[in-house]
Amino acid sequence: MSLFIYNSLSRTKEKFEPFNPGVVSMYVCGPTVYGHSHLGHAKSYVSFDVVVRWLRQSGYRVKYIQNITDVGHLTDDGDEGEDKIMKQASLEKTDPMEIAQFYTRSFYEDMDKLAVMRPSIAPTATGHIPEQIALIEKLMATGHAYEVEGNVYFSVKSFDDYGKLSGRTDQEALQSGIRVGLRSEKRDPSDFALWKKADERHLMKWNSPWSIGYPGWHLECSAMSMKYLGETIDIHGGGMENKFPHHDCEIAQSEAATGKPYVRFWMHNNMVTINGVKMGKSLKNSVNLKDIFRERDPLVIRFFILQSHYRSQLDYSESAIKASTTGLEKLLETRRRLHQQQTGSGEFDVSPFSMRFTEAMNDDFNTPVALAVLFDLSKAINAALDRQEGVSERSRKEVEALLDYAGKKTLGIFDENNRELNEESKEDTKRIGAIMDILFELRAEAREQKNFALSDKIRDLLLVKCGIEIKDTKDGPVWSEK
RNA sequence: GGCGAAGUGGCCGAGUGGUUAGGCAGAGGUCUGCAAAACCUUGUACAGCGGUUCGAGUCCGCUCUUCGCCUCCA
Repeated sequence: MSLFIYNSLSRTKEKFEPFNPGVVSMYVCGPTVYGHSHLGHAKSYVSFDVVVRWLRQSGYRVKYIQNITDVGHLTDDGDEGEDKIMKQASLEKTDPMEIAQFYTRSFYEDMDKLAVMRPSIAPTATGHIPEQIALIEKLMATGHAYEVEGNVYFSVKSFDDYGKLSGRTDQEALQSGIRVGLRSEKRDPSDFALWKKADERHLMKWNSPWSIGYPGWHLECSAMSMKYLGETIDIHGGGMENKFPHHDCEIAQSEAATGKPYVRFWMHNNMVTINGVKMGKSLKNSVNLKDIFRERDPLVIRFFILQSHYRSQLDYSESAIKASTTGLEKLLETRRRLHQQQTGSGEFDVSPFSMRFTEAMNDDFNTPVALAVLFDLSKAINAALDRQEGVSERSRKEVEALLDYAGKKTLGIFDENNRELNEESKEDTKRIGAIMDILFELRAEAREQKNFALSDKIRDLLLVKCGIEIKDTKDGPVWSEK
């Protein structure tokens, strides 16, 4: 069974095979670190995390690069905009590098909670100024770039395929009537900056052959992608809103420089919306992850994200999150039950489920269908456990292996890394277990004497005061932490 | 205006020609002292209008509506 990936460039699903057998080179646009991450970041990086995980499960070695943009790109492509990181630095009365460091750490904190695996390499833009300058020099030498008073621009006319990703190929039509005459310095209004001269008050700046300045905002991805993955890479991922101009510019400058295809598969994930409207910082409707995590289990958020396809918009609402909480709990409950219940003699065939799961994942990472398979499995296994003959030890092991493979390793929704027990809490768990045994005994006595008021009181108080839930099953009482 | 995506049952959300997606919520039932969990039963949805076809959420056309990009943005 082969993997098919939707390629934004061809707008079709294509059979995926890496350029170099066995090894996948993958680059995903990382965050600009000038604020805490929001739900949109979560959707993006969870989606690509599953892509990486699935490629690895499929036997590929994946070299996964995800950059950190720590140069504040302008809020405007002209000269009028402000540097976002610098702006935040002055707001917080500190310097840009501290801002970048602070929010980089914040980003990883949140991603760790979401069970997003760290990239193989996380290069920063500021750490790759020489590479970016070298790329500009190459473009200058080949006549694709030109300098005007310390600024360097890419000449869009010099690259025939400009706009092929977004479908914006007719530059004349695009530019007619739009901000004409705003800048006379560029030869063509569509030309974009590769290097900008810094003014006095600009804090992040570097020496270059053209001026003391800073790189243009499309440049870092090309430079770092080529440095770590080579001139042609297998997969480049990013948000849909970056198709134009960011990715089209990346293609132009990279392919103009190397004469080779830059990316074989372009993958774009869709937006998170709130009441049908895009979530964005500038729109003041963004949902901060740290805020959500105070109320919700991060893995519920991960599950919620994976319940829709990465290329679909995801609409956020309290009720949707609640539904996901209950849904994920159902799967976890099945897993617990399977683990706790005594073994029987019944045989259970997992192969149809594992085949359907693989099929779903191979179909452009269709996680909603993959999850539906897990729900079907959950139902089937619960039904089997309800039966007199139960489930045999061998079958139990097989189901557990599939749940581990699908739910934990691939989708990451059972990933309890963020609550990994240390030695101290292991001791605690042991002690709680002993206490629970005593309470079970007392409760059993009460129930035998039909003193249900007492047995219910034990159950209710444990839930309310300790967050421990008791369930009376046919195999006796079980407890779990809520 | 240009480029692109989308409209599915109460809500979320899959599905590129023919068989039940799935989750949540709701209703009825089984089990249980009760509760919880679980299981069983239950919903004839596909924006509208035409067309293609033996057969269409699924293909084509038109209409309506929504959303994204065209400034930074996951």
